[in-house]
Amino acid sequence: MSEIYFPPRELEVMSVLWRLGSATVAEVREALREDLAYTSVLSALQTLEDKGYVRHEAEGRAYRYFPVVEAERAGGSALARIRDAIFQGSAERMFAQIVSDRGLPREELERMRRLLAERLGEKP
Amino acid sequence: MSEIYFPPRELEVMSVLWRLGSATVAEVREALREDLAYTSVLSALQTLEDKGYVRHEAEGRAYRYFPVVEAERAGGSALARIRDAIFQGSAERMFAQIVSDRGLPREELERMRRLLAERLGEKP
DNA sequence: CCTCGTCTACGGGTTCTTCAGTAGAATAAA
DNA sequence: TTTATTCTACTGAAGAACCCGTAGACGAGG
Repeated sequence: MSEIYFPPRELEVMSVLWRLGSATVAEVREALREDLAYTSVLSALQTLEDKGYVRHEAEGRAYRYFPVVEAERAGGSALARIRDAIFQGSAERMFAQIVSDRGLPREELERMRRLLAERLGEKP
Repeated sequence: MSEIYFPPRELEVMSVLWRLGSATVAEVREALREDLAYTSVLSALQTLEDKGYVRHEAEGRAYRYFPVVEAERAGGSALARIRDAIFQGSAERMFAQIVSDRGLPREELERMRRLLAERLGEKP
């Protein structure tokens, strides 16, 4: 139930962790577009750890950081917030906005259709 | 191209403006769940105006505030950010998360299907 | 010894959020 | 009319969160 929210920089750091599965400070730093000081990245990770969104284990002299919340859960929370605040609760409007993207490959659209068909075909 | 981003409280205020079309400070304050001091709401609106997201017109002694950015545009920006950061660029994964909501009415799912069919049926 | 990479400790600057205090103008009351 | 109340906006300011970094300690490896 607890709301999950990440300010911009922390979201970028989480994104790296979700993508890589886990990472050291140096690895996160490497993966970020902007190059920040080592300690800046470390600070973000420590803040995230305070909030309970990541944890770390010692690995040699360094720490390896792991995401504690799953991307799907964070995504669900973020999407619900957007749906309610921006699309006034309409998942349909939100969906319309997503598929309006011209760059969306046809294949992906078709997988969405399949997914939707399965979802609609569930037990009555 | 410019990135649109709203911190939590400002997003709530924008949400009210999108829902009502326009509103005075008192109306926004009324619409918010938490009850904040009048000046707190005013401050948020002034900040949003500084950023260029809302404008105001005089209406009697009060100001009436209007959103300058459309909900769809703000939504597109927010969704792209979530898609890239949380779902690693996959609109499909994001969509899967959306339709996993058990509370989604069947009718809405079917309208999504229709929408998708139209989108897929576009001439090549 | 010196360097490199790491963590800790700490601080400064900006943004976000909230509100008290103040003042002006319209309205109501005396 | 004069006074009081009410509604409005503006200002300043405080505290928290966010963002970024310097300085220092510490150990491993050259």
